[in-house]
Amino acid sequence: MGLRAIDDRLPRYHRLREHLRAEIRGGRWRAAQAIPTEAELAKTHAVSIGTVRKAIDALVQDGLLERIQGRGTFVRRPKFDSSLFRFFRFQGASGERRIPESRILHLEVTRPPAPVSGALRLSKRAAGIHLSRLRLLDSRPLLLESIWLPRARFGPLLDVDPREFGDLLYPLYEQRCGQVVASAQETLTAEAAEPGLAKHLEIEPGAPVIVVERVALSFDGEPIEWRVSRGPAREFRYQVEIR
Amino acid sequence: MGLRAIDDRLPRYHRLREHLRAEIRGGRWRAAQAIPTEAELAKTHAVSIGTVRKAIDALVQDGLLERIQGRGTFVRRPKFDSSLFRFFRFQGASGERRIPESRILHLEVTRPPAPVSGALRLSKRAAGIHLSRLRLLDSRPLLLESIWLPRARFGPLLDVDPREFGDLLYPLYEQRCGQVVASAQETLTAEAAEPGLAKHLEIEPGAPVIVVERVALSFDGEPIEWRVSRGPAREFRYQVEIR
DNA sequence: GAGTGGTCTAGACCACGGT
DNA sequence: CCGTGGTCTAGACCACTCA
Repeated sequence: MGLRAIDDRLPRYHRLREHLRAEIRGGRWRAAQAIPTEAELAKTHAVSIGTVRKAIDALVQDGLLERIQGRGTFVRRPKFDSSLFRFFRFQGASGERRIPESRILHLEVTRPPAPVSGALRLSKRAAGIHLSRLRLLDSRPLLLESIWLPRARFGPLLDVDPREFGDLLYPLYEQRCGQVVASAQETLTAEAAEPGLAKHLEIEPGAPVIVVERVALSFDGEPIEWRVSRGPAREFRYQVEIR
Repeated sequence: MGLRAIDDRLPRYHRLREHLRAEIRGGRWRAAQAIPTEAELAKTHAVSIGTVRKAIDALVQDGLLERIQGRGTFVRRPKFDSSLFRFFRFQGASGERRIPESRILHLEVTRPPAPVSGALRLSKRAAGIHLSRLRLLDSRPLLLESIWLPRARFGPLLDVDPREFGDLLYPLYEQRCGQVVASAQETLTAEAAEPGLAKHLEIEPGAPVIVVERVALSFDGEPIEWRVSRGPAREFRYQVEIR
C-alpha cells in the first residue's frame, strides 16, 4: 500500500525478473559467473522455485543468462563477435572466422553532424570523437567505416596511439573506457560507390556497395557508438528466417 | 520397450507440444478457432495442467497459437503480409502499407534449372511452373520477380488466366492449390543491374539493385516455392536488432 | 555422492470475457 | 455468474556435472 503500489501489482515472477535483470546489468555478477542457485533465489526472494524458474526462463530467452545443467546458471556476455559475420562472408575456404585487420585512417575530436548527434542523443554542442577506419583481409580492403563516439564517454581513447587500437574496437572500449556494447540496431541499405570510396575499396566507381548503419547501445540502452560501414556488395550475403 | 522407445524418453510437455503442432498443421482446428481448454487437454492427455501450459507456451512462442485471457487459446494463421514490408519501403507518405500491383509477364511449364530444383527438392526431371512478374506501385516498377513452383503441387494454377492472378500469390496458392506458405528463408545480396533488368525497373544499367532470394516452406517444412526478386537499391531499407 | 538445473504434479487463487 | 487463461505454491523425482 506504499509508494510502490504499482510494483506490488505486478506478478512476482515479473518483479523478480526485472530485479535480476537490473542486477546483471549493474554488474552484480561478473560475466561467465554463476548466479545463485534457483533454490537460493527462491529462499532469499521468498517465492517458490517455480516462480524463480519462470523469471530465469525469460532472461535466458532474452540472452542475458545461460543455463548449464548440473553446473548452474551463468551471466552471458553478449558475444558480439562483431556482426560482420552476419552480413559479410569473410570466412576462408574452410568456413572458419577470421577477424579482418583494422587500419585507422583518421582520428579527430569535433562536433558530430546533426543526424549522428541525434542518434547518440548528444546536445548540439557536445564534442565527439571521429574515427575512420579501413578493414582488410589478406591485405584486400573489405570495409570502410566511419565511427562517432561521445567525447564525454570515450575521452581515455585519446591517450592511446591509434596504431595500438587493435583489430576490434569493442574490447578496447571496455578496457580503456569501461563502455560495454550490449546490443545494436543496424540498418542495411545499398548504393553505388562514390569515387573516393571506390578507391579505398579498390572497386569500380559506381559498383554496388552495401551500407550498414549501426547504433550500438550500452546495457542501459544508451547509445554509445554510431558507425556506418560500406563494403563491396559482392562480399555480402545475409540470411533471414521469416514466419 | 516398444517401437517408440525414443519418443517415450522425451519429456511429456515436449511430446504434447509436437502432438499439438501436428494437429494444428494438419488443420485439426481451423484458423481463429479455439483449441480445447487447458484443463481438457490435461485430462485427455493424462498430464497435469502445468505441463499443458508449458507445451502451449512454446507454441505461442512459435507463433502457432495465441492466448486470449478469459476466452481461450486460438490457432493463429501466419500473417505473412508478404515480407516485402520488411525490406522495401513501399509505404506511402503516411506510412500505410499498400500492396503493389502485380503484372505477370510470362508463364510456362519447364524444368527448373539445377539450383532451383535442388532448393525445391525436386528430381532433375520434375517439371516446374515458371512465372515472371513485375510489381509496381503507382505505375512505378518496384520489383522484377522470377518464381518457380513444383508442377505436381501447383497444376491447378494452369487453369487460371494469369491476368486473374491478383496482386498476391499466396492467397491464390491456398485457394487454388491448397498450398499454404508457413515460413520462408530469404537471402539478401546486391548487384549491379543488368541492362534487361534496368529496362524493366526503369533505372540506369549498372545501378545497384537488391536481390532477395526466397524459399517458401509449407507447414511440414517442405519447400513449395522458389523466387528471386530484384528491386532498385534506393527503395530498400532493412533493420536488424542484434544482441 | 552432493549439488545443480530439468521435469512434473495437484492443487490454489486471481483476472478477465462473456452471459 | 461461470469458464477461461494467468499466477503461484511446495513439494517429488530425474539427469547431469564435478570432486
